[in-house]
Amino acid sequence: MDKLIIIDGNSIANRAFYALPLLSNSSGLHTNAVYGFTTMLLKLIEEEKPTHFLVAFDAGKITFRHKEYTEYKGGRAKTPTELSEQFPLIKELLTAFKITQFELSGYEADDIIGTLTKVADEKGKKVLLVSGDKDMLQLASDHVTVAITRKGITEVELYNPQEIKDKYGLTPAQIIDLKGLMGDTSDNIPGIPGVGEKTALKMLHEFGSVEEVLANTASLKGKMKEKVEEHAKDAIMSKELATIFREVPMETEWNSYRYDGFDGQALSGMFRKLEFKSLLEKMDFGPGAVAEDQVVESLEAVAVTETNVGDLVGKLSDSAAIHVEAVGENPHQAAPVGVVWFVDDGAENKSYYVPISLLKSEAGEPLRTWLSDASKKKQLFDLHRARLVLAWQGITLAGVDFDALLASYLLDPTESNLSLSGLTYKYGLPGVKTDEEVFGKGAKFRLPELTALSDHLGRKGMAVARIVPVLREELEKSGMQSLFYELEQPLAGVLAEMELQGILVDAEGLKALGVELVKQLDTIMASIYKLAGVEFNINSPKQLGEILFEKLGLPAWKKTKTGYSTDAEVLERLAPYNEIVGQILHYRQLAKLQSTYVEGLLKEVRPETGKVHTYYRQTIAATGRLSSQFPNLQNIPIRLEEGRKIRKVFVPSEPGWYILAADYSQIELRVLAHISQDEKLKEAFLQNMDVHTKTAMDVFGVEESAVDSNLRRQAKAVNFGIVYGISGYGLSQNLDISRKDAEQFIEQYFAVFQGVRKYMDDIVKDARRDGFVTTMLQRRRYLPEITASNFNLRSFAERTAMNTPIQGTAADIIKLAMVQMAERLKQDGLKSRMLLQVHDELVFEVPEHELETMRRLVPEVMASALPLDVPLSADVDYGLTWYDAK
DNA sequence: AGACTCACG
DNA sequence: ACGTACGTGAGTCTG
Repeated sequence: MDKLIIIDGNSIANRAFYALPLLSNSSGLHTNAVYGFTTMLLKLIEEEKPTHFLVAFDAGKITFRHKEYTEYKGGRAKTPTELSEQFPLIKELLTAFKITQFELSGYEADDIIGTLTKVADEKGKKVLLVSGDKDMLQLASDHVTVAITRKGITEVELYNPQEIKDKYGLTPAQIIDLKGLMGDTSDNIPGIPGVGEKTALKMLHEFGSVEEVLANTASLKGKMKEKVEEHAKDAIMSKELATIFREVPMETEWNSYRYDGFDGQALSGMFRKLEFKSLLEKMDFGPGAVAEDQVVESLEAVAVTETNVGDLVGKLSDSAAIHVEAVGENPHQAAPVGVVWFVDDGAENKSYYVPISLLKSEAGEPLRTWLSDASKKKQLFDLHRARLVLAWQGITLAGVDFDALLASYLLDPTESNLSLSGLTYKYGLPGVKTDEEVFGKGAKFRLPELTALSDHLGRKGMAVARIVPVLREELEKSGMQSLFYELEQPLAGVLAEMELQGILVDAEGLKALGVELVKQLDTIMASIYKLAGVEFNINSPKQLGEILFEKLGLPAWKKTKTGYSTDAEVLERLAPYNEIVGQILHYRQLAKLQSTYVEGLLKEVRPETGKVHTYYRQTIAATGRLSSQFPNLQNIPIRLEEGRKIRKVFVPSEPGWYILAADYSQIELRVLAHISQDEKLKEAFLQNMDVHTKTAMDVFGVEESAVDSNLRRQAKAVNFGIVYGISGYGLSQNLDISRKDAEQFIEQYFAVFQGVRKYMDDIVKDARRDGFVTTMLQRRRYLPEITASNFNLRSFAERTAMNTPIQGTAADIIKLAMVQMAERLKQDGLKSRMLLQVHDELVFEVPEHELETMRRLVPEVMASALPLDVPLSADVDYGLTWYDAK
């Protein structure tokens, strides 16, 4: 039995576009509508098994309906470019699916569909019509079922004449009368003002059609009678507009719409281009499809044993791609699996997997020597991690000439899938299975048997060898060679050294702090329960919300997705109403200290050494900053005294040594002054003034003596806002003032700092033109959403365009300082060690006799890391703990 | 797994 | 009119 599926192309594309988040592939191409369309097609093909298929599109803007009514579809918002750019992709997709598509100038998709369903009715063929538009219900018949999308896209509601009768009490033909009476705002069809669905249905149940309603206005009453009579013409016209034209001159030969399956090769190619990874994985494209599309390279994966280790040793040369595998997120604790060497000797691809036990045994000695020989050039993926994993096994890794991870990060620091599997895929290279595919995840994680393991790891080694030349070239094209070779790659080594050194924690002191906190928490908890009159989980925002806003009846003014907001901003406003609120704030503060900074930190202390070894991640932050994990040592409390005490437990690892810390003063505003070349801002720094005071004087037009702490605070917030990519709303929130006042501040700021204004304008323009912004050292960040039609997305991209060059350049500078500092320590034979970086601060441990040297050297290196048109300056201090080095 | 909250620059 | 400040990581609760 034949079955024809007809899709209302524009309608479904629209539905998909608005139902799904704005997905895009790595080159910034938006794909959500295509994706939605694809899933719908796949579902229909699988569930309905059509023998015939057609997708109809609207063509051009003017149809015969406009001749009758020039305002037809007037006032409709322009299709966003994010959607319109997807139509060619959808058409390409349909070609790959081998589904007939049709559009005809002067007609809408509706009319094409109406014509073909008429043919189906005449021939008695079954049709499933899919649309998001209820107008289509007029086409329902014994042969034609109409599927209207519900929420989302793959869920539909089916209508045949009986169901339309049940739901509306109308025949399909009367759907047109319904629209004639009530109109349709989306198509700008007027109908009769004041008549909505309810009234229209009532009238139709009584009179049957628009014409009959108009002929019987006598039986209507009052205002309604007037309106109907007055707009009789509109109703007739609206009915005509809503009537689908069923005589489009088009192919009506049934079998020209035959559907006999997709072109697997074309479709898999399409999915790859669009990066529909989940679909690629789960779909069967038929024999040959993937093989044609994806490069496959043969590989002889050797699992090395004591017997054949000589083969590998014989092949070691001055350069090789290697891969170091270890299990576990934290490289300081990961369980090493082994090391792979990939050898491409022209004739064949061979990989050698050396299990860690073999590598550490006597037989592994020549391999270890090769790894630690700086003259042997290694290419690998994730130098930093590899170096740490091997270091904890007592094996040194030196002579790295290319880290594919670091390079891929620089090429696109927002890439979310920085894995060998994802990257080979992205660059169209021979594939690597994902670790999850091979190892499983969660409780099911386990290493496969030796052959599969050595093949998987061998392919990683091969992938490194293949991707390195591609990445080298890309780096060159983007002008990021020196950033890569002279800064980021050397920094990876510096970071590994810092982390391996670790920082000593006074665990006993920390425990004592914890005991004190628990005591206080107990007291506050009891007090909170008493004030609430009931015991509950204070840590649960849900329970807390119920207590505050329902039981105690405090005013709730801010909501989250799931209920009442109980964050600090809300609680601070509620504090005057009830004593309990202040107690809860205090509880939260201490509970945070206890769980994150006492218990959390203690869990990370290595019992053997008493130290914590954080893991700085170099490929996470989109701006080029570092991030810190296991534990995060970049967010140790400082703002409030109670929390700041945590810093007392970070101490030197050798007796008689000191902790020395140096932080840049206003580095971001200095960078802004340099990049923008704003005269006023430069002047502030050249004269070594307090920049917030200076801003207050200029923005508020007062003398220095008139700048009190409040004015300075406001000016400081303005400066922060400027760095973040200013918006009136954001500043108003921060300062708790009206948006109007905030906008006034910004206006005044820009009137004074005109160079800054010009920078902000220019950088947004540059980002629109280039699609990316850069830091002083040519670090890039792509901003595809800078051209979005969605206000929020676009605004976010604009603020990012303003902020990233500033935050990113500051990151460049401190990274330079770190590399230079590490070099100086070595060169000058100093014993002092660099331990931590906190974005604008470096922390060292220093023997007493080097204190004076370091107090001079560290700020000097930091200040001169990258010469700007304003001076950079770093403040330095030292003490027996991190707390005291303030 | 995601939401919420909060610590830092 | 739209509704957010920029960049992170960790602990806890909840469905």
